[in-house]
Amino acid sequence: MKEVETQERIGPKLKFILNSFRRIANKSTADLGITGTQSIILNYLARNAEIRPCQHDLEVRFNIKHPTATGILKRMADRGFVEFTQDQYDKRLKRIVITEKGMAATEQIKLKLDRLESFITNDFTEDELSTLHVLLDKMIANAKSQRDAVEALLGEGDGNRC
Amino acid sequence: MKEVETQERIGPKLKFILNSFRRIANKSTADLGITGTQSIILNYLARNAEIRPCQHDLEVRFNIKHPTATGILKRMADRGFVEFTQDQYDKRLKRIVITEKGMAATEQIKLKLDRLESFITNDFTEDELSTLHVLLDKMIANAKSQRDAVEALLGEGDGNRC
DNA sequence: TTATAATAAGTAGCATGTTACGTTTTAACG
DNA sequence: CGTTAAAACGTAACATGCTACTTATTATAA
Repeated sequence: MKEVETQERIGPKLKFILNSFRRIANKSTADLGITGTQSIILNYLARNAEIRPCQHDLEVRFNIKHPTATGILKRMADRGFVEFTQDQYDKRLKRIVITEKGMAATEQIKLKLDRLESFITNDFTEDELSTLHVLLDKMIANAKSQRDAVEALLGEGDGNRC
Repeated sequence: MKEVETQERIGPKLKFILNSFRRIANKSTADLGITGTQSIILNYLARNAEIRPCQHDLEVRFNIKHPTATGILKRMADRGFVEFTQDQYDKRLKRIVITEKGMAATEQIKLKLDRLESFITNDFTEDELSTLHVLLDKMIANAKSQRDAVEALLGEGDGNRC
């Protein structure tokens, strides 16, 4: 009899929040000629240059499939933020190198990402914030452990395993 | 010196979780010929038919912009789950009506959404689950209140207001 | 009442996510 | 060693999200 059903679920709630986050992230970084997602990836690349990240590293880190990574990196390269080099020993690997322009943007990007961080949680106490991180980490762990165990859920089982 | 920086932020964590959720939702509902997003919307429409929802209701409910809603509803209509009628008194409104086929799918969809609900949180205690909902609701409230107050964040302020 | 505002929705063009399929290279095994 | 399997990446086609611009209708105000 109530009309609060859909919004009570976790999935739609996460989507609701992320829609706002995506919009404000894109607006926040637009003056650098970069998107929110690209900013997050560039920030990762800048802070992990010493491991010489390849595309596959990003796929694992950000839980995206490889065509998604290909597309994002291609657009970042088109805009001059990164370049690609083939690995010397494993020719399958596409090493990703930040350009001068990319490096120049990283300081601003880090500031903007910090500010975005508090956008959705500005009225959270320290306790709430750390609790949130704990719960998000638990969900991330579940997502990781079940990345390849999807079929079990799709079956007709009662769902009380895993 | 550590390489854990990016993953420590809330935004990327939410994205990580939602990527898994999106994949499993789409796989779970694929046998009904419908996507995860469309399932969520159809479930809302089925449970709120008495208010005769129009497109704008969905935009507010799910925090999406109107071209997004137009596209999703168009694809749902193409697949025969919904139909559109023009409102008698306000010709701008596109009322959304579930078809027979759409109604027939809603019971299965509700079961699948329930099962998805516990996919990411299957090892959560009751306390953790209710805490999670409280924190998500706080973030949703922030997202709502700042939907139109984006500019303040984009400025050069120190960020300790709002 | 007429001019102006706001509201609801459509289209174009793009970013980011997916699956499915193909190619190349490396790893593993008989 | 040669065959087969796995890994890394590319493209195509699609779904879902966006901004910017446009149209049609309703509401507001002079």
